[in-house]
Amino acid sequence: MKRRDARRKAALDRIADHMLAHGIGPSSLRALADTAGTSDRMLLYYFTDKDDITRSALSLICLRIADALEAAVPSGSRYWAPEAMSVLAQVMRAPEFRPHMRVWFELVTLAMRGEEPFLGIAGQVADYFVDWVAARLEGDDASARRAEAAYLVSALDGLVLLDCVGRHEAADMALAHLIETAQRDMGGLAASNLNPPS
Amino acid sequence: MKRRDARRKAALDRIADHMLAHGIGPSSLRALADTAGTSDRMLLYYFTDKDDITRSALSLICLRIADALEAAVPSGSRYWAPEAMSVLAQVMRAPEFRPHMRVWFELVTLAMRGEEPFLGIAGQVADYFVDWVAARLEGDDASARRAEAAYLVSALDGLVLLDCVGRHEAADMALAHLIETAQRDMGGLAASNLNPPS
DNA sequence: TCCTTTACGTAGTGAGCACTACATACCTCG
DNA sequence: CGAGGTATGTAGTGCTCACTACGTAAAGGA
Repeated sequence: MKRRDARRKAALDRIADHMLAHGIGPSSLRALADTAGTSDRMLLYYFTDKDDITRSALSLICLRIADALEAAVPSGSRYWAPEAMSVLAQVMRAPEFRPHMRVWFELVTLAMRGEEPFLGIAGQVADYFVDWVAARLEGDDASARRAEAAYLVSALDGLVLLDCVGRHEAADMALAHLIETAQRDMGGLAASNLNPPS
Repeated sequence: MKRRDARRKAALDRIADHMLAHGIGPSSLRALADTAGTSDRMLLYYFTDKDDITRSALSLICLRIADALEAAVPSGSRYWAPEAMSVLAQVMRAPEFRPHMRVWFELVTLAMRGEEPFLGIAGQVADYFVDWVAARLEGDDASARRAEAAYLVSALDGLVLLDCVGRHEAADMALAHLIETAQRDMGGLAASNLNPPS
């Protein structure tokens, strides 16, 4: 029971890599087995069925995303909205983060069909991300922070979506406009320390 | 050459319906033929191959989306940003519009893989939509309108994404926050008439 | 009427899919 | 050493997929 678990874990790691590189849908058992260095036969020995594999790989990927975000924006830091938007956009629009965003969007389209487990997972991820952003915003009113976080999350998703279809210029314009608007919204309050466009 | 074209067109209409209802990916030739009232054999007689079918259905769906948007927000009307956001969100978040948004998101995830024709189509759709919104905004500066439009489009996409994963409450909060922010941003200028077009 | 083009049905093809039956190697413990 | 569970290879199963070979009916112009 030990050797099996170890191999299962190792396989899952490679499987997550493969899904990040090629997507959830196009990942057949055979293709996953190849990159994991085993056979489809063995994958179905380590996991109960393909759904188990998908579910497991997806949660591993979610953990990786959470880690990447945590590393980029540790939980201690507090930002006011325009700053947060700038920092998060920089992280999430980075080329090396693109595979994660692609899996996120694919997960969303699978969830839209209403099929489990995708709908459940996608909802949890969205909740997690909103809370995660809210925890990093300034302000005492928790519900106001949550509203602002929901706003930032949806704007970020839309931004990355534009990037994903090759409209980087439009995404740039949208981001600049958003930051500018948010800055003006905060009154003249501390409109100084923002590295990107002033 | 006439009968064939007529049948092709009729089939395409039903095919678009099927794709809106069930998605692009899960639409096999057989399933499409069933809802079109023919056989897969005949679909490949009307069209050159499945890619031709997908491409054709997708452009028909895009036309339908354009029509629906045009009907909801005719080209004569001009809005200032918070108004526009409110109106567009109401249209695009409506349950009857959901199938169209699902196809849009699926198109985006297909485009993310970099495969044609999806990447090209998705880019065109994004461009079209940004221009469409820009043409309906107030203001003389065309490039400022485009920037604002790109911002609104990305925010709208993110909003609908939250809806699609079942987070309607978060989407509501995000929308409310966005409108409030945008209103405050415009100064006190005409912060009164939000519902109707000016 | 005959003949060519167009339209359509039947019945496949080979490939890929998730998944399995079965035999055998291997490793561990008594 | 030998028995019994654990691990793995081989070779399938039945299914769906996009697509096709081939034959024939219908349509339409001469």
